[in-house]
Amino acid sequence: MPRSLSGVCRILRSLGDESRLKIALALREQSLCVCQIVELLRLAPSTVSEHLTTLRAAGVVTARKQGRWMHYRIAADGRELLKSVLGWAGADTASHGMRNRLRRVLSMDPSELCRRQKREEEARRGSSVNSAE
Amino acid sequence: MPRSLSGVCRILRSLGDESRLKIALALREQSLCVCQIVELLRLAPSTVSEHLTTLRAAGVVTARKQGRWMHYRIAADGRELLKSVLGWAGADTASHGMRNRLRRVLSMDPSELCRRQKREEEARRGSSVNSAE
DNA sequence: ATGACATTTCGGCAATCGCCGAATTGTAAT
DNA sequence: ATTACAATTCGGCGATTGCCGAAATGTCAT
Repeated sequence: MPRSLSGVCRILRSLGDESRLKIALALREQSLCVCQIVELLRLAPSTVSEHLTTLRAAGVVTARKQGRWMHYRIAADGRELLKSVLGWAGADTASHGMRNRLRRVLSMDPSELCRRQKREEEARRGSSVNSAE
Repeated sequence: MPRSLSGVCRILRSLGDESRLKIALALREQSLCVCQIVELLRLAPSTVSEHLTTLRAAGVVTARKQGRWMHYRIAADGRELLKSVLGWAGADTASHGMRNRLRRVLSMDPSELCRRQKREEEARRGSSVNSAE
């Protein structure tokens, strides 16, 4: 199955962003829901969702809806490509702090994670609205 | 030799542009000077030069100055990566018209090519300045 | 030294990107 | 039905990108 140049290009571009590359690397090992990736990257949920849309459009990851949660996993194509690229890249590119954080995220209950995120977001909002003590 | 995540990222981003991917593909087979790539992509020399700078910064290609000409070739790293990526991509991504054009460009004398480009550019300039018959 | 010439750098322009918070969607619990 | 809630879409912001033509750079020929 020949792949178009623009298709290959879109894949490479989708991985040519540090946040998205981190996401793809994390998804190599297991599937994750959005709130877990949010925790991993410390980015706004909307931003993470947009990155995931980009990766999905490129065919690097796939998504499966389960209840209210959306589970993202690496696509077969994406997995092979990442293996090639990262094999080529030498050592494990993910071992720069992401590793530990990923383990921490995985050890939490996703629901609890979402609750915590919501609390933090409200705290942020509160502190910016109410600047005086 | 471990490669940093941001380094891998820069490489992928450098290849995540259609013009630059075409350049890298063309350079797999032989080295080329700027004017040949200009002919291949039909882009302004300044634009091509910028793309080549990007690819060189990412470590995908290397450059060697020979007289007035600058010869670009694929770097060892770049060649391996491209082989992985394109092996993965299935069929030959370059066979969409580029192939024939590349052969045509290679069959010309580079000096003659530059002369022709200069003529064409002057014609363009002339026709836009002198809009009347 | 001077002129020709391949390439690069610069200034600028329109388009795209990555990010955010706010509003919306769709699903599950009450 | 209403509420709670994970995820997505939307509007907007500053930053970056890809492109060009003009000007600058460095090399060869005269």
